[in-house]
Amino acid sequence: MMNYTDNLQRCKEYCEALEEERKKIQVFHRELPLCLQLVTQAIEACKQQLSTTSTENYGQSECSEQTSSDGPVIEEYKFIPIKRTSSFDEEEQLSNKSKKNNVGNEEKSTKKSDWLKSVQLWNESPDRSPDKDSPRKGVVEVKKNGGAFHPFTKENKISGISPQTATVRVSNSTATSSTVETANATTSTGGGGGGGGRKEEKEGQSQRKPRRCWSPELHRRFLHALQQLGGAHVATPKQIRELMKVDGLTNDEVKSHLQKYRLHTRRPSPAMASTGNPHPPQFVVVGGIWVPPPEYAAVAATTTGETTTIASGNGIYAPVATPALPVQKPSPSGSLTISNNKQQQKQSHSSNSEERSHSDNGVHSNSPATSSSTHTTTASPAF
DNA sequence: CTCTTAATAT
DNA sequence: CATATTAAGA
Repeated sequence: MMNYTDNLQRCKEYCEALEEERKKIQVFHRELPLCLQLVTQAIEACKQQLSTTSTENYGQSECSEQTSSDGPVIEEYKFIPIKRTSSFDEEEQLSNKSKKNNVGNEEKSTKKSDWLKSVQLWNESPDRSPDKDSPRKGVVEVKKNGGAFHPFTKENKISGISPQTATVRVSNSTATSSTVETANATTSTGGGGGGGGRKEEKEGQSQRKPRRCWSPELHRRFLHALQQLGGAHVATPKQIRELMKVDGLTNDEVKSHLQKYRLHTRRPSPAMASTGNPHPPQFVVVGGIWVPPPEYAAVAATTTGETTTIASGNGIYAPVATPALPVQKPSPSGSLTISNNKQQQKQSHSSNSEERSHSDNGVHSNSPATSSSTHTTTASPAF
C-alpha cells in the first residue's frame, strides 16, 4: 500500500544515515566491532534492497535484523533522528543511539554513565589554607577562563560559583578554546622573591606532587585528542599530550589518566552468557558494554530518547572534531569480542585492579539519589 | 573503612 | 610506553 517511492526514499535516507554512522564508529572499531559489523551489514542489506526494489518487490527484507515483517524496510528508521546527516557535531553518540533503539532495550546505563562526571575542574590541592604552608594566593592562574584548568577551585559545579575570585571560571565553551592555558603551576618563582610561588624546595626525592585534577575541560581535551589519534588504545601519552596542548601537563599525568581511561574503557561485558539468556545476540551492545570514549552523554540521552541534551557538548568538540579523523588502525584483527566477565577481586593483599561503578567524585553525594539527576543537567557540558 | 583516582615505580 | 604499586582524598 505505501508508495514504493516513499519507501525507497526512506530506505535511501536510512542507508545514508547508516553510512554516516559507520564512518563515525569506524574509529572505534576495536571497541565496537560488533557494532561496526552490524551497521555494515545493515548498509549492505539496504543497498541491496535499493537495487532490487525497482524491479520488483521490496518484500525481501534482508535488511538488517528486522524480522520478516512485511514492512521490511525500516521499522527502526523512524527512531532514528533524521537530523544528522548534515553536519557532524556529535560523534558516535548517535550511533549508539540508533543501535539501541533497535533493540528497544531497556538497559539502564546509570552506573557507567560517567566516571567522568567525577572530574571537575582543576582542583589542585584543595586549597591549602594560605597561612599554612605555602601562600599561594591567587597568583597566576588567571589566564583565561576558557582555558582548561583552574588552579584552585574547590567548589564547582554549577551551583554557585563564587564570583569572588577574580578569575571567573566561566563555563566557557562554545567554541574553540583555542586559547589555551598557560601558566599553571609551573610558576617557579624564579628568582625573586616574591612571588607566590609554590614550593620548590629540596625535598629529596619524593614529595608527591599535588594531585592534578582532571577538570572536565581537561578531560574534554583529552578525549578530543584521543579521537584524533584514533582511540584510546592506539593513542600514546605523548601524542595525546601534544594534542591537548595544555601547558603544564606532563606526560606522566596523561599517561596516568590514559591508564585509568583504558581501564574503564575495556568492556566489562555483562554476564549475558548465562545459559538461558534471554537475549540473544542483539545489538544491545551499548547497554552492556562500557561505552567507549565520548559517549557517556549519549547514553544518558539515549535512554530517555531525547536527543537534545547531548547537543550542548558539541560546542567545543565541533570545531576540531572531524577534520582529522585520520586514523585507521592498521591492525587487522578486530578480534575483540564480548566475553570475559570477571568479578572484581578487590583487595587481597596486593595487586588489585578495579572496575566497577564510579561514583562521582566531585559531588559526592554517594547516595542513591543519583538516579534522579542523571540525565539532563550536569553531565552535559563536558564534551 | 572502602573506593576512586592520580602519582610514582618497575 | 605499559603496568603495577602506592597513596591521597572523598
